[in-house]
Amino acid sequence: MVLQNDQKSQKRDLIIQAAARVFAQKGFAGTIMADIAEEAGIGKGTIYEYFESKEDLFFAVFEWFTQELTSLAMVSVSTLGGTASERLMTLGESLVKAGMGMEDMFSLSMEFWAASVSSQMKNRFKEVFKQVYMDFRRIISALIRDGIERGEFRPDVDPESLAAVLVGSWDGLLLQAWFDPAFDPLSTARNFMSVIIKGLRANPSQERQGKTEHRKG
Amino acid sequence: MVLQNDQKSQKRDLIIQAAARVFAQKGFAGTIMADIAEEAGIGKGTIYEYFESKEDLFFAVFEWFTQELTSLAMVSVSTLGGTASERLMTLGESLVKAGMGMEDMFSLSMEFWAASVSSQMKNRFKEVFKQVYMDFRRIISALIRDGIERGEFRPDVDPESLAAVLVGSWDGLLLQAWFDPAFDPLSTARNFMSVIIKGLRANPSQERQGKTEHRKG
Amino acid sequence: MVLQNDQKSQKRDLIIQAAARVFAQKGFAGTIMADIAEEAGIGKGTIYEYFESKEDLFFAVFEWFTQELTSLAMVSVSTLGGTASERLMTLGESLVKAGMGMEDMFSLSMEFWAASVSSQMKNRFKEVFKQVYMDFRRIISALIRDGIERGEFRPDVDPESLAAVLVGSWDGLLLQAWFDPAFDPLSTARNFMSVIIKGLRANPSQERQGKTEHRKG
Amino acid sequence: MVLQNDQKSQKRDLIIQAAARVFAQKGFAGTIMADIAEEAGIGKGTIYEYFESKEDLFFAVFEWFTQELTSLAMVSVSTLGGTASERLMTLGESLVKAGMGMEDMFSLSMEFWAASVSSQMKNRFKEVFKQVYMDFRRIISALIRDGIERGEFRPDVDPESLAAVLVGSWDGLLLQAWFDPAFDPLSTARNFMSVIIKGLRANPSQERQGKTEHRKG
DNA sequence: CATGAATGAGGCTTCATTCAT
DNA sequence: GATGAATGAAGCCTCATTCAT
Repeated sequence: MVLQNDQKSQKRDLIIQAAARVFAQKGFAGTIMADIAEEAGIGKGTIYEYFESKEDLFFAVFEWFTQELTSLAMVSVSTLGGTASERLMTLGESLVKAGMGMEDMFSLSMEFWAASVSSQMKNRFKEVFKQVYMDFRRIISALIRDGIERGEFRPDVDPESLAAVLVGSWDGLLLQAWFDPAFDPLSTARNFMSVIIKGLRANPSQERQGKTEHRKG
Repeated sequence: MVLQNDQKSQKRDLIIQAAARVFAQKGFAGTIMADIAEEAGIGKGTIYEYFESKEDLFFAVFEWFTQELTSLAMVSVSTLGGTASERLMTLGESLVKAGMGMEDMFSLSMEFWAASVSSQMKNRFKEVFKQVYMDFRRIISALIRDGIERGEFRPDVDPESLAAVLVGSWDGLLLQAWFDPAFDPLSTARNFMSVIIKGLRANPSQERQGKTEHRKG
Repeated sequence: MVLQNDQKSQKRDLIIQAAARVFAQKGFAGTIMADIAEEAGIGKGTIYEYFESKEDLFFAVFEWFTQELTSLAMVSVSTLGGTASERLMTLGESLVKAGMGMEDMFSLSMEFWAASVSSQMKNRFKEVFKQVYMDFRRIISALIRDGIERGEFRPDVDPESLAAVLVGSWDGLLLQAWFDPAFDPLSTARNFMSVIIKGLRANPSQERQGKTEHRKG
Repeated sequence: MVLQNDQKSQKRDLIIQAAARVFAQKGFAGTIMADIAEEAGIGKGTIYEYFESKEDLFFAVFEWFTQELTSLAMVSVSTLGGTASERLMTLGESLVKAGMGMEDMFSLSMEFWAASVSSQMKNRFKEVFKQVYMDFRRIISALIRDGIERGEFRPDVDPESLAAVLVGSWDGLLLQAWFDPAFDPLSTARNFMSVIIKGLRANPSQERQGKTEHRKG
C-alpha cells in the first residue's frame, strides 16, 4: 500500500505533536524515543520512517513550533483593527496568553534555546531563531511606524528598538511567570504597555480622549 | 593530610568554575564528567569527593552563577549615586553588558532555564530562579519607588510591573542578541530606557532634555 | 492470476541473481533486504513470497552459485579433446578465468566460506561445499587417471592428491589475486601447471618440448 | 591507579585473544560484544577502554593473527637446516599443521577473507593481506632460489610462481579439509610436494631416491 | 500475488559512578 | 585525599519480518 502524501504528512504531524508534548515535559535529553512512540501510539521503529534521528525529529518539532507561533502573530496582526496602540496591546496580549495558555509551548521554547547552545545542530537552531525574532520585530516595528505616520505616536521613537524591547519583554515576562506561578505576566504586560504608550503619544493631551480617531480603513 | 576548610572550598570552587565553562559550551547533557575533570586539571574521581553527582555539581554551578549575578547587581546599585533615572540606566547597562561580555554566562542561563523544565532537580532550579527574579525586581522596584518619592517619576506608575518588565526585557534583548550577532542589545536597551523614562517623568517639561543622549547611531 | 510454475521460477531466479550481486558486494551481514528488492526491481515483501528468510535466500544463492560453477567445469571437461595434459591446463585456465572475470563470483565464494563458519546454516553450507569439492576433485582425478591409463602420465602419482592440490591452488591463487591486483593468477597457474606436468610425464624425454611456452613474461 | 604500559598491553592481549576465540566460532556478525566480554571475564564497557569499536577490535585480532602466522613461518624457516627440498617440505607441513591444529585459526582466516569483501575496513584488510601473502611468497621463493643456486633445483623454474602456488595450495587444501573432515590436507600436501620436488630436481636421476620418504604411514 | 508501512527485538556504544590502589 | 580503570545500565537506531491493503 502506498500512503498518499497527505496521509504520510498527517502521520508525520502526529509524531511531531506527540514529540512536542514529550519534549516539553522531559526535555530533549530526558526524552527517550520509546516515550514518543508511546505518546504517538505507534511503534518505536515507525518514528524512523519519518525522521532520521532523535535530533532530526527535535528540529522538526522546532520548525513546527516556530510556524505555529508565527502564524499566531500573523493572525493577531492582520485580524485586528483599531489604533496602532490598540493593535500593539492586543498583539502583545495574545502572544503572552499563548505562552501562558499552552504551558508546553514555553517549556519547549526553553529547550530550543538550550539547543541553540549545545545541540549538534546549534547553528541551524540559531539561524531559525534569528529569523523568527527578526520577523517578529519587523511585524511590530511596522505597527509602530504605522502609528507614527498616522500621527498617533511621537516621531522621535526608534521603531526597531522598541519592537525589540517589546518582543524581549514578552519573553522575559513569560520567563518570570514560568518560575513563579504567582507572577502574572498578562497584567504586568498591560501595565507596561500603558506606560509605553504614554511615552509614545505624539500629543500627551490626547491621552484621555481621541483614541479611536486613527481607526483603520 | 586533612585539607583545611578553605583549601577544600578553594578546590570546590575550582571545580565549579571549570564545570561552568564546560557546561556553558557543551550544555548539561553534552558535558561528560571527564571534560570537567580535564578542564579543572584533576582526576575524574576527584569530582566525586566534592559533589554527589553530575546534577549536584550542575546545581552548585547554578548557585555560584546566581551569586555572581546578584552581587553584580548589588554592586551596581549600591555604588551609584545620581538620580533614580541615572541609576536605573546604569544598572540596566551593567547587567546587559555582563550578559554580553561573558558569553558563557548567557549560555549557562539558557542551560539553567532548560534545567528548570526537565532536570530531575527542576523544582529546586525553579525555586532559586523565582527567588533571584524576585530579588532583582525588588531592587529595581525600590529604585523606582525611590524616584517616585523624590518626585522624579510620576506617581501613577506601578513600580512592580515596571521592574518586572525591565528585568524581562534585559533577558529578552540578550536572547535576541544571542541569536543574531548583528543585534546590539545595549543600544537597544538605552533607547528603550529613554522612552521609559519619558513615560515616567513626573514633569513632562523635562522631556526635552537628555532624550537624544542615548539615541542609537 | 496464478503464476505458472516457470513464471514463478523465473522470478525466483531473478531474485537470486539480484541477491547474488548485492551479497557479493556488501556481504551477507552488510546486505539488507531492501537492497535486494531494489536491485531486483520488486517490493521488499515480495522476496518473502519466494524465500523463507534472508538466510534461506542466501543459501539459494549459494546453490545457484555451485550449480553455475559445476556446470562451468563440466562444460570445460566434456567439450575439450586433446591430451590429458591439455585438458587439465584448459580446465584450470577456465576456472581461474571464471574467478577472475566475474569478480563477484569470487567475493561470493568468500562470503560462503565465512557462512560455513558462523551462519546458522553452517552445516548445510559445509555439506554442500564438501560435495562440490569432492565433485571437482573427482572430475580432475578422473582426468589424471585417464592420462595415466593412456601412458601419458607416470603411473606412480596419486590422482586424488594431485586433484586436491590443483583445486586448492586455484582457490589459493585467486585469493592472492583478490588481495593484490598486481598478482596475475592466470600466468602463475600456467607456470605451475607446466612444472606439474613435467613431474607427471611418463617419459622424461618429452620434457624438453613445450615447457617454456607458458612461461610468464 | 595508573596501569603500567605492559599491564595495559597485557589486558589488551587478553581481550584480543578472547575475541579471537569468539569471532572464530561465531563470525564477526554473529558475535556480540557481550560474548567477548564474558569470554575475557571482564565487563562489556571495558572493551571500549582498549578498542574504539567492534570493528576496531576485529581488526586488532586480524593484526595479531597475521603476526602469529608470520612468526610461525619465520621460525620454521630460520630454524631448519637441511636441503632446500627438506626445508620446503617442513615449512609447508608446519603451516598446514598450524591451520589444522588450531581450528580456530582457519575459521578466523575465513572471517578475515570475508571482511576484505564487505567490512567497512575492507581496504585495510586487503592491504594487510596483500602484504602478508607477499611476505610468505618472498620467504618461499627465497628458499627455492636458494635451492637453484645450490644446484639442487633446476634453474628454469620460476621461483615466484611456484611460491605463489605453494602458498595457495596450502590455503586451498585447508579449505577442503575445513569442509570435509575425512580429507587429510597433510598427506595430500606431502604427496604434492614430492611431485613438485620431482619436477624441480636438477638431476632427474635422483628421482628414484627420497620420493617415498615423505609418504604417509 | 505484490507491496511497503509498521514493528520491536536486539546490539553497539556511552558515560556516570564506584572503588582498589 | 586523589586517581582512573572498570563497570553495566540505558538508549539510539537498524532491519528482518509481518500483514493489511
